[in-house]
Amino acid sequence: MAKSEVSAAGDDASPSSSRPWQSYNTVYTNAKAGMEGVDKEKVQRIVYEMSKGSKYFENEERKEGYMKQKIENMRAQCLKLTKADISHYQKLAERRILELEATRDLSRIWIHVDMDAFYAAVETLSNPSLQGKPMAVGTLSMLSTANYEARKFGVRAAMPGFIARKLCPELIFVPTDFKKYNHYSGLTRKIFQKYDPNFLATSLDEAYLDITRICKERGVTGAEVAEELRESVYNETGLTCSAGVAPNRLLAKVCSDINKPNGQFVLPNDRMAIMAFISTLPIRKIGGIGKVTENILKDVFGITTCEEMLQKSNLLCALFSRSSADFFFCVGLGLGGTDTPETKMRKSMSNERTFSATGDETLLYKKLVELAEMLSDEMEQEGLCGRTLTLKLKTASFEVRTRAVTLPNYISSSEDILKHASKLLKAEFPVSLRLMGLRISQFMEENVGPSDPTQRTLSKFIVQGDASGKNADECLPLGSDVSDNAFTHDTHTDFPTNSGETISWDLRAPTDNPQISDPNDRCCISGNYSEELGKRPEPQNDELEINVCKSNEEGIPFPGPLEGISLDKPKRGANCAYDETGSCSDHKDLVVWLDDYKCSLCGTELPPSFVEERQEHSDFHLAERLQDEESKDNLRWPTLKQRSVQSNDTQNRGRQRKKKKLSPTPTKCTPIDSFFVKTSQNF
DNA sequence: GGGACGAGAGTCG
DNA sequence: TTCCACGACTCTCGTCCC
Repeated sequence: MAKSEVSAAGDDASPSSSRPWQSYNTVYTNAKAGMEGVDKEKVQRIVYEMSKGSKYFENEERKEGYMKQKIENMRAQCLKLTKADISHYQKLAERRILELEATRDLSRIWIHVDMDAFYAAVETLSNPSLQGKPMAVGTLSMLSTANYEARKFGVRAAMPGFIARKLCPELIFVPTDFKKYNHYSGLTRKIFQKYDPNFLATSLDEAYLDITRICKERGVTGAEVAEELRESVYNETGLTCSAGVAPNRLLAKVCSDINKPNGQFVLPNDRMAIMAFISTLPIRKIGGIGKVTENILKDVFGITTCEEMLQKSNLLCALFSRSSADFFFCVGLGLGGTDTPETKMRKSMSNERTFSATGDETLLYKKLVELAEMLSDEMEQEGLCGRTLTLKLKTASFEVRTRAVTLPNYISSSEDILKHASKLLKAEFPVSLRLMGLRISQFMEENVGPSDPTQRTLSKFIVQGDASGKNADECLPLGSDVSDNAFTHDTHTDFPTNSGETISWDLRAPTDNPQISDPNDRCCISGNYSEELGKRPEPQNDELEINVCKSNEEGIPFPGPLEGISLDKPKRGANCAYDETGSCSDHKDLVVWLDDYKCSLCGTELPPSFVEERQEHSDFHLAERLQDEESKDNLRWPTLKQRSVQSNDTQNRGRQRKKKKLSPTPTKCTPIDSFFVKTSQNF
């Protein structure tokens, strides 16, 4: 890495600097709609002065230091790369970029609609006297949003109110009223539905619509649809919104921000236009690239625009996990999600409360009781039972800790939650806390909502055939890193997924909300792409390298031999499953209930009255059996990686799913769920 | 060696 | 006067156990 490319984020961070605030890396100076004319230095100085010396500030400095260390580590790794390394990574990167380019789909027209300063606008509607005055929704602790008058002063969402007031002494504070916001959100959604019945609402004030069909049917352009839609929203609600029209959701999201407020921007379905658009687009505009990732890319690689992702592809290849590198390449190519993802299902439920820091154990237990009751109430409202309970703590010094326990049984009552949460909390004493939270996850699948189309059914379980969560890797070619299951459908960047054939370099859609691998650890050359480079033999030919797997109509890859077989959940009482030849294996006696109570296979106890649960349990073992049979018969398409190790029986066996000792329900398969849920993310 | 789990971090609205 | 939220999701790594 040339020195000139390293901008050294903290080089001017000397405490002795005459402008110490310049080194205070706050998000509040980041570009946001309506803040173009803001005096960034003034904002930075005020935020710094309001913050310095506080516990929060100290914690931010700690985090900053950690980030700088990561950056230094990555720079060191860059310097270690030899010419040969770089050349090899260059080849890998070029090949991967070509593969990704081949997935480009310019046939769809997506629109991202974003309400302008939604909460603030709703409040102004109900109180017109706020019109034209700087106003923010939230409290002195934290703002939810600010209107455009307030943004001129540097006031913005997620800013503490006391700082906002310093920036704008006339600022009017309005408390949040979600009932109102939900009402208006409902009105907008009725309009969205007319244009795309399957539109994707990502929050109260944002949605993605696939307007391909409506454009074709009515013979109109995306721009015309956007105009009409925005007008409808205004007529129906009195609120303005902005829109972005583009061939995929990633770009549509970026576009909707360009002419905010009350404007729109259209990016044509043309590769040249996209590449021109991307060429100067700052990386921070991309959903999924936050402060940390931006700093790493800028300070280690000198990357500030999306186009530079491609120019530095070899280094990205060398230093990041495959999923992260793919994400960056997709950004550089302007690729995003074009399919309509399935509705996502809830994976966790949590609540947390901030309070004045205290070490009083009685008080903290009292807070815990409140949290447990709140959580239990919400779970009962949604009919959920979960078995992983996580206690979140924020200490007086803003250090965040989480402590989790996975239980053998599902719980939902406040008593159960409190019982286990108390144990977790007790282990932390003595401690002074300013926040406590409880999260429950690993829901009993039936409770998540059978009507939810995204619910992972047994059929999918069978199709995937692996509860390990590494299922997608089964189709990966040589060198695929099984630990690298990050390449999933991300919420914000939404990489393309193919509906028919999928290049199986990584079958999963790249993440929309890519969590960039920890550079501190991931920068080692032995990882991921590096692994391909260093350990695996060069592919014999391209056919091996681009192993094409089939995928179902949802774009979910499945192994060939099961193609065409009905994969619906087996009928209750008909414990029958197909083998690869389509014949039916009788599994009806798979589970025997010892003493009419205990599962003969795993010891799980279910009384006779639990008919549904017993059936599900039986299904679970059935699936497990099928999986075993499938593995034995090599039903699954051998992946390149597998091909390369097929002779190694030990390794092959290692890929078979281990039997669970504890299987409270037949659906303990979170990692797979994770995959399906991820592929159904909205963006 | 691999899977399950715990912990921490990053991101978004 | 008031002094940095909340909820949800994802990814990665380390550790333990089989």
